[in-house]
Amino acid sequence: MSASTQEAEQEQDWMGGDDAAAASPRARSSPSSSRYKGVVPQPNGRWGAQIYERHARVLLGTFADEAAAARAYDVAALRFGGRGGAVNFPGPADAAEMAFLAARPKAEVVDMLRKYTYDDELRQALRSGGDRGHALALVPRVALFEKAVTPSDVGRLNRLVVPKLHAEKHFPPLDEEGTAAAPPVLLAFEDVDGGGKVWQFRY
DNA sequence: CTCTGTGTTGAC
DNA sequence: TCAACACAGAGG
Repeated sequence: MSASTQEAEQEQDWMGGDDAAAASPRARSSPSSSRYKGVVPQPNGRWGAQIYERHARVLLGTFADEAAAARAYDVAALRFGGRGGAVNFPGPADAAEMAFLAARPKAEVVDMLRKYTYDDELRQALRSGGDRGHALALVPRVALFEKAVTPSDVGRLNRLVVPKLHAEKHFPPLDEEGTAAAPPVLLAFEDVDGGGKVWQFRY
């Protein structure tokens, strides 16, 4: 496996060169509301994404980045077709992505959003499906190191041991008490041997 | 213990 | 349909 990182606040410009896509802005400061549709502020300063389906609210997860939450809503809106297909980041609909979405259950799409694996899954599907995924803007990543999985890594505890050498080289240091890591980091481990499946870990 | 996700209410 | 707000209780 090989590891790469992005900041935990990573989900923002996760697909499609959306530079051109402009949001519909409202106010830039109020903590009590979001300028994006389907985005609601969380008590801790993060942002929740939600969409409604026939009177029922569906939580799409929480995000550190407001725009990431807005994008999550957009994905759900595309899959749910839910009336008023209004979206936060309008633009030419990607046919490949639409097919990807249509091919799976709403619940699965929601699950991917909540686990922050949507872009990884989409990228995988496009790469294997046809080799025209090149034009797609990939989330920038930095290769850090590789590690073969050990029995303890696949055991019941949901954690993977990172060799001390690599951990000290790439990860934020801990304070004296051994606690606290200032910025949370998401590690994306890509299975090099297998189909390129991506496993995410929090550090 | 943290913080999501739900309950709930009231606008649009 | 939607979001603002409060906070039970799910999950790490």
